[in-house]
Amino acid sequence: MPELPEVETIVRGLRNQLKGKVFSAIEIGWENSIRTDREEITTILPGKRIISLDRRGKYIVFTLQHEWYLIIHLKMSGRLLLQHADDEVHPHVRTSFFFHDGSSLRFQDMRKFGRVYFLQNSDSVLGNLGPEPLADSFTLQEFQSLFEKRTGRLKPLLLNQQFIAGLGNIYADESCFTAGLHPAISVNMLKKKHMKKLYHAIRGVLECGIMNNGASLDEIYQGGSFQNHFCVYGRTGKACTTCQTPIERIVLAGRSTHFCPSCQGGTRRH
DNA sequence: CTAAAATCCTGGTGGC
DNA sequence: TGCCACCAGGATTTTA
Repeated sequence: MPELPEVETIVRGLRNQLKGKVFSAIEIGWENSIRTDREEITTILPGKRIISLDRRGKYIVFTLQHEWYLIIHLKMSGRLLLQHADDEVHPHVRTSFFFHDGSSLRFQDMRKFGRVYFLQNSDSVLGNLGPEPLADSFTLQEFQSLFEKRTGRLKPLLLNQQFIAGLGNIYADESCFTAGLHPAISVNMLKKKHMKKLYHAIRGVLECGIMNNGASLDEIYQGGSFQNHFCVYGRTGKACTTCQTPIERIVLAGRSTHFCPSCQGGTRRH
């Protein structure tokens, strides 16, 4: 569930607190959460200092000394909690990182989908990601060029992290609504003007998400308020905020997809 | 090639 | 009240 705005909010909250900390140990509670060599992370991570903390797509990237990286993907139910080493440990904690100053970073993940990587070649995890939609360097022209030789329907493409990084089910639906485009439209039917609307929709929706500290749908991620600004996501049967038509729900790429059949008729036939 | 479906997971929910 | 099928979904893998 954490998508770009939620991950960005999490990183902003942790960055200053974690910067400069030096790892002392790691405790692995769920083996599968570690997706790189177990021997390396347990022996090489201790002693490494955190240089910086950043976000790439939905990944949290710790840049460490000597060109090592600790990369975490929260997937659906992951959380990162900064505690004291002797604080009570929640049963869903899958991995604990300890620091020399007595603090501890807990990776809590009920669903066990989350992943931890410790490696030097960060491209092996991040290399195939599409562009960052909010980067200053990400221009409309670049966005439009992404559609070259692309086929298929719009929403599955927006969810494809190799196409563009950071969109998940919520922000993909909201972006389609804001752009006035049907989520099932074939992308080869999109004209430049549609891509332009979509470009501004994606950036606007993500910016709005970050301004609201992300969306809090359940106890997994708290503190955000973007859920109060949803136009279509999770609003099946409710009145469209623009035209009062009931929001419809269909399944695309195995995902719940919400849209207004009246407002999102842009380039019909799908 | 695309695209759909299965996979990994747990907890909450709705039906009976 | 208890049981169970089913749903949620990010990214990868398998199957059609």
